Amino acid sequence: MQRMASPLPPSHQPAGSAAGNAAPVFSPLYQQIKALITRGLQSGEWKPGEIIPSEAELAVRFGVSQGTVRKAIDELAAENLLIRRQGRGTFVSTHHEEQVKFRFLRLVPDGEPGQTLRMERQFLACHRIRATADVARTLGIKPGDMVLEIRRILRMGGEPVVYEDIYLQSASFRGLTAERLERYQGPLYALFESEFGTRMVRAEEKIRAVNAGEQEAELLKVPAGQALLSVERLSFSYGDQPVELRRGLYSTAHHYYRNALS
Amino acid sequence: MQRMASPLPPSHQPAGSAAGNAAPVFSPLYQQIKALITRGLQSGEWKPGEIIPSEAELAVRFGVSQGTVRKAIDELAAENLLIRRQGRGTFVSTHHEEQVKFRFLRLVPDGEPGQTLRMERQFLACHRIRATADVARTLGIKPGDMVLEIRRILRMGGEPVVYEDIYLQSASFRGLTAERLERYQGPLYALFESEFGTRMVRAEEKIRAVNAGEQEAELLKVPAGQALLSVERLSFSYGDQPVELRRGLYSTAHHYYRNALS
DNA sequence: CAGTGGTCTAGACCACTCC
DNA sequence: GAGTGGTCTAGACCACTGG
Repeated sequence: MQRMASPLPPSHQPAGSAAGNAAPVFSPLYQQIKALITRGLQSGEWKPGEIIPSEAELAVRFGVSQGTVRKAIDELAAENLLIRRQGRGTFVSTHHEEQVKFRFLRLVPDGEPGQTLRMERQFLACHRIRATADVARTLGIKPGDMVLEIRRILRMGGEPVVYEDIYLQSASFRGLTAERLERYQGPLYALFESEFGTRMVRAEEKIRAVNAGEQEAELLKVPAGQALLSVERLSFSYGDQPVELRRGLYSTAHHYYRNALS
Repeated sequence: MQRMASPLPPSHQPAGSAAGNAAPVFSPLYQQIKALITRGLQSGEWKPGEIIPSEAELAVRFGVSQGTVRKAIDELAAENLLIRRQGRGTFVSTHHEEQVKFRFLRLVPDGEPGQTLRMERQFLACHRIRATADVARTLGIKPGDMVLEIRRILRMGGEPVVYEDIYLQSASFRGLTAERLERYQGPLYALFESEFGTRMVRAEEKIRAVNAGEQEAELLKVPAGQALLSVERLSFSYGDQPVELRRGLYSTAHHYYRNALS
């Protein structure tokens, strides 16, 4: 493999000897390896939770040194796409892990330390509708295309805390029904990843404070006008493709949204 | 330098030959280097904005290979303590940089793209008071110890957007006066770092939605009861020492709090 | 025990910055 | 051109996991 822009012939090329003619732009070898591994993840060659080939094996396959593969994997691990486990191997990240849950669930109960927060879910709706203009734009589809809308309430310790509207590209989630949602225990993202091959990798949120309307107040058992956290989340899968839009209202009477700036 | 727990004799020790007797716990060499560099930052040997010695020089000084120094610096750069600049050197991070501002300023105007947001500040108070119990506990000082309290309003485009109460350990900020605050242009954190040797490295925030009280509503020019974002931020300096507590109210009528989950 | 990732070294050359 | 960080290689040994 040689230093180059985008295509990736499998020929080996020692670091020193540059190709005779000047090529336009070069990207480092380990970046190319990174892209190749990402492609393997995206294509489903290695599924969430599965092990990927060892560093040595990948080094042989790609015709580079183990150190170069290592640097590629290091970055993918830093981006939470892979997880290294010493003595065992490198695995594809999955939402089926206790540890990962708090990456996307930021609401914390007020009572300081590690409370075991048992959470109940109640699904209010799960149906297919035509995307409104703004939902379509955000998800990168055409206005009028079908989207799957899920409405739900989350309760922590019996108290309603989150009211959420979730929009998914209908095409990617064929067969997702209210009954399927009810039956599944665990995070939605785990269900999406296991049953529909869509893994959420990162997300962007826009957070505001809003006054509760009549309906919302009733659902969350708060007085009308109560200040609520409005969280609009756009989630991306491999390759920065937007696949889910959430509009949530959080009751922060007994919980707060935890954030780390670093 | 050899693989060991905490103290760091400057003797060189090739990787293979372990010290004869089993020692209790070993930390990797690059972690020890990392700690040494951090100590240099903390002690002020290298100040924000300044350059630190080259990798080669540090390798000689610490008696390790350049690769080991590199790995230590890599991690410190990932933690935003250092910044690498190819061809120039490695520098201590500083708040005197356009690029860094958005790491701690999360409020974004609604009008989508890169608007130039000119921001005005108005200081309402800057005085020394005795710490209340909860402020003292959060800052890790004794109740009744003196703290510096700063109250201010931030306006973006003339519109009041943030009302903030800031608490600092009085001892670390001797000589900080209202007049000094008024005179200084730029982020507070830049002032703290230049004039008082305290650099904010990371922070934790607790975010809630609250209804505006009479006073707050008047200050932010919103109706009483208006939903506001309540942001409590605890900032840490080198060595995870808490040094600043902020309690802010954000008006999110025309701005939102941007967050990235990754 | 074999196999994995984790650490460390030594040395090469490249890309960039500044004088 | 000298000096910096950035990439890449090859090889060694360590620490951990599992059969």
